[in-house]
Parts: sequence; C-alpha cells; structure tokens
Amino acid sequence: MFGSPENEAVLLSDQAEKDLPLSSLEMSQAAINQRDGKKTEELSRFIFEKVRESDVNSCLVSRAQNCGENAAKVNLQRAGCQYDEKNASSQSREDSNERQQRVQKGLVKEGGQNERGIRRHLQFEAAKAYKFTVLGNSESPNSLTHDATNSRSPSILTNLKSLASSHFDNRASSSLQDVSCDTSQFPSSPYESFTSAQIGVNSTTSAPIHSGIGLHLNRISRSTSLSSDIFSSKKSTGYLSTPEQMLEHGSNNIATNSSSILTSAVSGKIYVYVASSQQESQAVTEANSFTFHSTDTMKPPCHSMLVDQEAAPCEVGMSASQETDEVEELNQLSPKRKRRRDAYMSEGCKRCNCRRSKCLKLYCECFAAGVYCVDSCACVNCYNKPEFEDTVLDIRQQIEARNPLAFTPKVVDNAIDSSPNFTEEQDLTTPSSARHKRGCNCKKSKCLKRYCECFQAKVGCSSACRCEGCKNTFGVTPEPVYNRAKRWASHPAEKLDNVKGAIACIKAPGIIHYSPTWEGISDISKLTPLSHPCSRTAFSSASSSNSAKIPQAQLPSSQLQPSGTGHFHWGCSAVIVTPELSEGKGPNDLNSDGAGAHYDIPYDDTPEILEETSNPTKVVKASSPNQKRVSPPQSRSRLRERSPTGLRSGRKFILQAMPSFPPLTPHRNSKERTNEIENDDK
DNA sequence: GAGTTTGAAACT
DNA sequence: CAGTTTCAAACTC
Repeated sequence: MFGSPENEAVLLSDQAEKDLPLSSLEMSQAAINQRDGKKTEELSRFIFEKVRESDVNSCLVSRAQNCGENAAKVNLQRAGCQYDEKNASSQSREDSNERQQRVQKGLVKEGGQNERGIRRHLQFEAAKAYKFTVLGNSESPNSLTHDATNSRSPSILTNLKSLASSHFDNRASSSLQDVSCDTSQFPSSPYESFTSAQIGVNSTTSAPIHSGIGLHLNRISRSTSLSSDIFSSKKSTGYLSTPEQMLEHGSNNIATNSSSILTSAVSGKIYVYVASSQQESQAVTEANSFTFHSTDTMKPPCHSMLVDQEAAPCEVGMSASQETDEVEELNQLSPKRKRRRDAYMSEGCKRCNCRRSKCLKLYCECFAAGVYCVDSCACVNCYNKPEFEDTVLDIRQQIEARNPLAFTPKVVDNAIDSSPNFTEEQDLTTPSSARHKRGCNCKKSKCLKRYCECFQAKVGCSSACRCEGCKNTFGVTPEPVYNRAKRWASHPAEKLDNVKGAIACIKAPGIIHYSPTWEGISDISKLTPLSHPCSRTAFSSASSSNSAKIPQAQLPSSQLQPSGTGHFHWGCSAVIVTPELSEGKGPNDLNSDGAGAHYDIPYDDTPEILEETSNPTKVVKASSPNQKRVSPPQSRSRLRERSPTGLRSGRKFILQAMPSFPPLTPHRNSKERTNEIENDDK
C-alpha cells in the first residue's frame, strides 16, 4: 500500500504532520511567550502533548517495527529466505501483533545491550549534550535549571512540525535509538537536574537531563533529515529498555511515564528530550545481562548507543544460532579470557588496558566506544574519565575532525543498507547481515583470528576488505575486489578482462549493482547536510558513472533512486568505497572508510596531552600494510571540489551549523586544561 | 604472567 | 599518500 520505503516514509511523514498540527508560528509564539518566563510549564506541556500525541508514539512504533523487521530480516536471511522489506513494512502495519512477536524474539538482546554499558557512554555523551544544549547558552549549569528552553525559544520551535516527519524515517531517526538509560547512573555527572520544560505526569519533578541523549555529532547528523533541520533526541529510561518494555508499555505509557521534556536548540535546531524518571532499566539490565554479547564483538553494549549513528538500529539483534555460538564460545574460553569476558559482561562494556595512550586515542577501546573508562579498566594514566571530560571531548572532537566516523560503529548491518537484490546476493557468502564498515586489512591472520575486526565482529569479510588470504568463516569474498581494481589500474592491457571481472564483482556477493545518476545525487544532496553514509554512497556511486570501475561501492539501489519527494532512507549504514576510489584513482576520490567529511580544521591537532606519548621510547619493528587507506578529509575535499552539487552538505555543514562544544567550564579552554593535565602528569 | 604477534591507528 | 611507528588487543608459551 505504501509502495517503496521512501514513499512509505513520506506518507508517514505527511500523516505525522497532520497529526501534529503544530505550526512553526504557533511554536514560535509559544516560545516567545515562554521566553517571558511566564509560561514555561504551559509551553512544555504543550510541546509535550503535541509530541506525545503524534510523534512519540509513532516513533516508538516505528522503532519497534524497524527493529522487529530487521531482526526478522536477519533471521530470514539466515534461513535463506529473501526478505521483502516493502512487504514486511506493510505487513507489519497490518499485523502489529505479529510484529510484536518478532520484535520480542529478535530483539530481546538489544534491550539488554542497550541497558548495559550505556552509562559510561551516556556520561560521555552527556558532556556534549550538556555543553551543546545548555552551556552553550548558559553561564553555568545552574543557570539552566529553569530555562533551557527559554533562551532559545524563537529558533527552537521553528521546525518542530517536521519533527514527526523526521522521526518517521525510522532509519534516520536517531532519537529512538537513544534509549535505555539508567538515570540513576549519573552520579558524578556535572549536569544539573533541571526542571526546564518539565512536562508530563511528574512535571514538577526535577528530572535529570541525560546526556547520552544522543548529541553525539554523528548522531545528530544522522537524526537530521532533509525536510527537517530538527534534531531530536528522546529518551525514556524504562520504556525502551527492551523491546518487551517497549511493547508492553505501549506508546501511551511511554508518554505518560515520561517525566520531563526538554527542548532546547542551538543554531536553530531543536532538541527534544523526553526523559523518564523511571528506574526500571537497571532491573532490566540485570535481567538481561545473561543475553549479553561477547566482549569482543564489535557490537558492544556501548555500541547500542551508537547504533543510530549508523542507522542500524537492530544490528545488535542476534539470531538464536548466534547466541548459541556466543555461549559456546564463552564456554571454550580460557580462564583468563573468560575472566576478562566475565568482567566485561558484568561491567557491561569494554575494559581497556591502555598504558600509553592515556585512553585518549582510538587505541583505547573504551574511548573508541565512546565511553569513559571505569575503575575496572586496567589502564594507566587514564584521562578518559568524567573529570577530564573537557579534554576527552576536545580530543574526541579532534579525532572526529579527522575522521567524522571514528566513533561510529565499525560494523553495520547490510540489512539496513541493502536493497533486496543486495541482500539476496550478499547472503550467499555472508551469513551475517552485518559487515565491517571499513573492512579489514589483515595480512597474516587470514581473518581467522580476532585480530581481524571482521572476524571479531563476527561478520564476513566484504569487498571493502583488503585482507590477504582471507578465510573468514563468517563469509569470504572470493577475491578482494580491491585486488582486481588494482590489477586493472596497474595493467590497462587487462582492461577487458577486468571489466568482466568488475561486472562479476558487481554480481558477486556483497556487491550491489546500482545505476547511479547525477539526478540522484542531486536529490541526495538535498536530503540532509549529513555525513551519513548514504550520501557518500550515493555520491560515490553517482560520480562513478563509469560504474564498472567501481564495482565495490555498495549501495542500495533503492537509496540511489531519488524518490519523487526527495526522501531517502538513511537506512544504509555503510558505504564501502573501493580502495581504488580511495586512492584517488577515480573521478571522485572517496575514502574507503567513509569517514569522508572534510573540515576546515587544522590537521595538526595533536592534543598536547597526547604529545607526550608520541615519544618513541623503543623501536618497534613494523611492517607497513601494502594497501593503505586514504585519509578521509583529503579525499572528501577533492570530492567536494568536483561535485557540482557539492555534497557539501556533509558533515561540514553540520559542523558549521553547530556550535562547537563550549567548554564545560567557561573559564578556560580545553587546551589550557590539557596543558594543565600534562604538566600535572609530568 | 611474560613475551610475541597482529593489525588498526597515528604519525612522518 | 606511501611508508613507518605506535599502540593495545589477541594470542602463545
């Protein structure tokens, strides 16, 4: 009935707008009134009611649908069935009960994951959220205890109307991914509980603002849709903790249970926080702990908070067989590793053992996962702690500047970013619907050990990998397309053969055939100023009209095809661009890691706090990989230069639109603090 | 638990 | 941007 997913999203959006007859004007007026400080609660309630009526519920349902369908998709794929997304979507609407069952079956785990390890992540994200939404306009945390909405009223509400719309793009909707947080676990958080815009049942109760609400830059980016420049983050502690909760509570309960809503905005953006005072998640966490994934999977619990970043809400979903494997694997672990894993499971997140990186580099698993280190970490000289959040955020920003996707999940769900064709073909060799976004580069491990990120993530190697002698048991790409591309590039005489090879690549598992057009790019460029992989994918594909040369670009055809409305799904999670492109051999140099966005940020941004660690104290013998990745910024830069449409929208737009995170403490910048720490360290 | 191997990340 | 170094996890003994 809805036709394509895009149309479906559009219809839903339209419907959402109907259901949300809250014009920008009304909202603005309300905001102005609210700025007078007289109607804060009224406004809040007003907003909340509107949102609740047509947005929250829909989003929850949407998320449930999405997750359920993804889980079902995964299972179907494992069963060798073709998952018909469109039908599934329609069907899901027609039979919510069945969907509920699917969700419950397929996503029980997700809740557990979401529960665990989130705290640290939220703390981590909290700093950004806090600074981003509050301090950016407040002198002190206290100053916002009553007025987070106030100060930004006019711009805040400009586009609330489109909020629902954005939410209906359930793949783009980050807000609903940001779920399940135990509000009680922010003891040391500097973020004040504040009562701004308190709404709902407990409207008079001070509700803690959770940080993890998902103001991670990437998350923000992905939560934005073309039709809306509204960023929304919602969070309700208990109700989305698990699919069961999600469904049991029902949307009404969700709204009811939400104890507060905070709206704030930066640069005309609007943030909607729906926080819950419920403390159920903790219990749920405990209850679900046994279902937790292994430590080393690339889908750590913390990752659940990042899921939305890749718009792969259900990639954490795991089939029963996978769970069994996990258990078996766990049973076979050596005592040492078992302890580590147990510790991980009890902690809910990774523990690092960093000694020299100060846990401020991506070497650190905690840092890379976007969480603070905890006491159980064995790290030395750790700065990845809440007390150093300025430094952490600063460095994190710098890393993101270099690689905007540095903190995004490395494993993405093909089910999300794949067209039916893609799924059909890809599953021939890849049992998991997920794949490593950037691919591995293994040389010796043959992708059979956990050195291999693909193997570690329990996903098959894909065309994005540059591994040698790959024997990944989770799926093996017959021959790295990269190699063929290289051969082609280096031996023009073999062009004809390579063309054939390229065609074969297109048809090879993991490779999707697409028919890019500039028209599509144009539309995509309108979609959203995000660095979402889709845009990169679309661009890369579109730019490669000589598509045979770029067999690797994985792209859901559905995403490439511009919808009549310009709506695209952000469902695609990964963009795997050929190294060939990455190396600038193509007309559009895209980086393989998809990190892409270019920033006008000085490259040499090595934090002083880290400079100390750069002193080599010993010579380490190392061999360089034969095939190197391309640094994203440069590639992106070139990409932009050559892009008629500019795709400038990318992340750069976001960064421009968004203010940099103001220092938590206004009296000194992070650099100074960094120096301070460094001095202390010395 | 110490030492080695490995490949990602960072650096030059 | 290719090559090199650093790093910490994974692995072996």
